[in-house]
Amino acid sequence: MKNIIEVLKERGFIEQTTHDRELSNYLANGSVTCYIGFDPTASSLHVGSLVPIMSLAHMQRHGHRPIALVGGGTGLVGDPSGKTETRQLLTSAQVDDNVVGIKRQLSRFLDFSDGKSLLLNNADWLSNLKYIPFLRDIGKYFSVNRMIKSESYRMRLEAEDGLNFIEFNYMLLQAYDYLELFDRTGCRLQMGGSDQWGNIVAGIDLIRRLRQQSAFGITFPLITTSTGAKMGKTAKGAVWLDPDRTTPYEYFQFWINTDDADVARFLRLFTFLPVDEITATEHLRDADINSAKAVLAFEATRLAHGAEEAMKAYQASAGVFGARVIPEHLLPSSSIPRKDCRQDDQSMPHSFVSRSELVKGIPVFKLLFSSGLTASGGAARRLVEQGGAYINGHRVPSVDYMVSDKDLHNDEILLSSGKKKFHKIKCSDIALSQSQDVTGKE
RNA sequence: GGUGGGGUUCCCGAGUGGCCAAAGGGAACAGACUGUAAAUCUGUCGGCGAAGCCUUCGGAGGUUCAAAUCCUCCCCCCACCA
Repeated sequence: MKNIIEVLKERGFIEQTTHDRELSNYLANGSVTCYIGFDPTASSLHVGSLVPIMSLAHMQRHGHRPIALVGGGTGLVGDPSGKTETRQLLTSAQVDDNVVGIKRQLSRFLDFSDGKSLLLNNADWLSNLKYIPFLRDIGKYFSVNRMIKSESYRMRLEAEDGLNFIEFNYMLLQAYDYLELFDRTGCRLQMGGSDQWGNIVAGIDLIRRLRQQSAFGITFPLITTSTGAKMGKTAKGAVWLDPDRTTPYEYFQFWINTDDADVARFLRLFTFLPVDEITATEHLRDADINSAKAVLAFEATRLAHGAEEAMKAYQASAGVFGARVIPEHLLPSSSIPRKDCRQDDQSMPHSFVSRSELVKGIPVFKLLFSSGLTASGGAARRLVEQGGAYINGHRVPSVDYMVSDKDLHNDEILLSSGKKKFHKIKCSDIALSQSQDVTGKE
């Protein structure tokens, strides 16, 4: 089997490693244990965490044992690395809730059965730490002179907000985590975002000093889009892995809207498709590249939400944007449907309106607002005035337009804002209040 | 603890009594062009069934015909000093 380091390299996961040669040898000689820390700042991970998650999954696929370390202890402190502002401190109850959600999501990517990968919580050892012994045993190895010169702290030291002591301490805690995992599990490889370099190296040093053993580190590049924006943010904020926060349909849409220039890179990072198949898509131009985007979206959605949801999202998208035949030779390892491009709208955002209400007529701008397509009635008015509102594909002529049962097609009305955002109004004979009927939206 | 500087609409940031729902930029949304791409150009960008009215400038009071702007108290941040 190929050395995992080569795999990660060719897929674009590696920014920097400690002692390349030794690391490569270490990984070539049997199964190793490696870890990445995840911040429990929310009950869900988002696409920004996908690079670490995928790297752990690759590790596991290559016979190594990944540890996802949830920072139940450090989450109470807050990592200042690479941040310009102090993070809000969480309560331990919040952290505990978040840990549960995170584990559920990681389980989609990692096999936790039979100890094939581990999910640990550093609260297990950090919350019982005694301050004085910690200072004596660990603190003495840290040079403040060195710490304040490090990149990870410099930004904050220069920033207006400054750095408080609890944050300054963070590096020691993370180094201690690494030491603890080394002792408990024999873990000798820590990976993380490029902002983690300082923390990782601190842990490696600590292990060397206290255990006279070498340990390794790998950092990932910060993934930005070709336009330079941080990847994974949309107007609504982060793109979440939790289907209740970002529906599979929205998730699929997020991926299919990838910039041309990013498609191959993202396929390497965010799918398990073979690299040579991905390389073969790089010559695609113009509309042809959209097939590759569809595969990217399908595969990414499948990983995060399962094959069934991916299929529904794909079919719903095909329904409104038009079906596209994905050529057999394009990324053949993908399980995306090729010929049978059935269209189905099950996962499209939709809501119900009672027939009687519809017969009376509902002003468009109200419907646009209640469906969630616009943020307010005023925004809906502007949208209509600017010609951006459509009913069943036809531009809405005026703000006063009354939507009624005449607009029904097969008991449905397709509303859209612009050419990309859709919402289906379904007719129900049971009277439902407008406020409780909006589904598929936050 | 002392002194000084700050907290403005999603973000940055102007505004120091009426012309302020608040400049400028970014983000975002829509239109045109397209390929569900990028770039570009144009318009929009607090709420309200749109008339006028209501809410917003860290919080609470006050002065005034009128307050983001002046006064009082409080909260938070920063810098220097201790």
